[in-house]
Amino acid sequence: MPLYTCSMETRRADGVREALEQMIVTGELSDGDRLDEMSLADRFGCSRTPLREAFQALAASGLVQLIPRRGAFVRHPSLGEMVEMFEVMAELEALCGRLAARRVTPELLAELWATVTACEAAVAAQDHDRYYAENERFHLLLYRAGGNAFLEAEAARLHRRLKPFRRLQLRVRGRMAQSLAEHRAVLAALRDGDAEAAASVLRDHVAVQGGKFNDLMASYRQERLRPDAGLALRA
Amino acid sequence: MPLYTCSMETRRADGVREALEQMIVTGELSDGDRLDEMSLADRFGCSRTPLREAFQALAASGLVQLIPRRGAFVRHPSLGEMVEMFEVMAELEALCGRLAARRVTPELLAELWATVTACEAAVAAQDHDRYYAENERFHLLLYRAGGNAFLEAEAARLHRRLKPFRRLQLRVRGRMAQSLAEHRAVLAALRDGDAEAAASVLRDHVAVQGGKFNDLMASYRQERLRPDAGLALRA
DNA sequence: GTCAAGAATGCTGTATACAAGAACCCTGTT
DNA sequence: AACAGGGTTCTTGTATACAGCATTCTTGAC
Repeated sequence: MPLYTCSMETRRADGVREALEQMIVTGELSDGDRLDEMSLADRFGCSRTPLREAFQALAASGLVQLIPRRGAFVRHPSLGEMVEMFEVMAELEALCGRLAARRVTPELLAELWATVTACEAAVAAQDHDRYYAENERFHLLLYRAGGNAFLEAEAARLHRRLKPFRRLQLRVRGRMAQSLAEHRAVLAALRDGDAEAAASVLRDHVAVQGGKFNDLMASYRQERLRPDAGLALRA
Repeated sequence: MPLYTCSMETRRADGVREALEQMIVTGELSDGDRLDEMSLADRFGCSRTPLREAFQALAASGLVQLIPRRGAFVRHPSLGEMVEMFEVMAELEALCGRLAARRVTPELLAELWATVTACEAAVAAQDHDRYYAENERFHLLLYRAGGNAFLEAEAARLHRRLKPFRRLQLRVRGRMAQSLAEHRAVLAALRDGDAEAAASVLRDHVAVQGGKFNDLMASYRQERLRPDAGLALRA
């Protein structure tokens, strides 16, 4: 039990931050929208102080841009920026895989296999939501398997930021099955201690290349056009 | 000319953040130190509001830990965390190199060569400070050469965070010359468009392995023991 | 003498008040 | 009619006031 009993949700600012993050990620707030402190304070039933705190946190994650004396503006990544982020994500995951091939514990490897089993069931049932959840679990476990806590945190941070754009990719026909096969290939490489194979498979698994670019583009457009698209994301 | 005339240093909170960052990075503030809002407000001649803003920004960069209802605490990376950060930095730089081998512009390549020339002069004069400055320039240019703005920002962010620990490494005898040779090897690979060579050299250039681990350990200890060590860092 | 419970103090989180800069509008001029 | 200049209004940045939780000190009991 940690020393500091993390009293959750006693800070209003954290709740505001999370709410705004959802509103941005789901597209309820569009790119370039100005976040008005007073009207949002009214909406959330609090003063400007928690809002300003939330703005700063969001600015740190890159979701809003803070311009001095001008205000906070929603900052959606462009298609090009998203491709850039996936390029970095691919490399971070590849590094996780390379390290995990040497460092993964039997317990984590078992947990990773469990997600693959769960994914199989989801594919059989064509249950996108369940596949999505287990897919995320696989990746977060993989970050941990690298045995580098800093890398784990950075990878999880970027993963979280790319979340809304990964989801719709999975809806593409056959993508789930292919994704699952790649997960299996990663775990086989980890089992064999083949660092380079794990890295290579993961890089290609995450990278936006070939047909996946078009998938991403479609996902991007849909996210932008459907303000309510994110409601299912909370699962 | 950008639309928003970035009026610099009009926000007191930014100045406070920078000052605190210096105090933490230079070791004036030790690990675990609690940052008292009121006494620091007195010291900086402002109210608690800008300080709290600065605390949040520092927490976002990982320099302080914010515990709800408890306060802000200085958070120095442990030796192990530093090794972890260098592990990630090595991979990010390797990625920059791999991408730059295909994307670098002639102009940037020329600028990169210029830093090598400047480094040569610094090595000949045994001028650590100048070598340090040009070395940093080389790496920042390399991040840009990758042609991925997101990667550039992330790499620069991590580079900045590792700054205080990189400096003393260079004081090790012979390290400057070896570092310079590695820079040359990187640029040769970029010139030849050899992505894998560039990535490989950069990974080894940055990674903490073999004797460099001991250098880092020494650097770590010295940073911690000498509160005034960072005065020369501002150059 | 030690430990526990309660009160008192101090600090954080939030609300509000105030000052200064930015945006907007209106008017006057060319 | 278009543009420049000034003034007004609105918003941000900062200071201060207030409420609630955490720590600590004190006091009493075992």
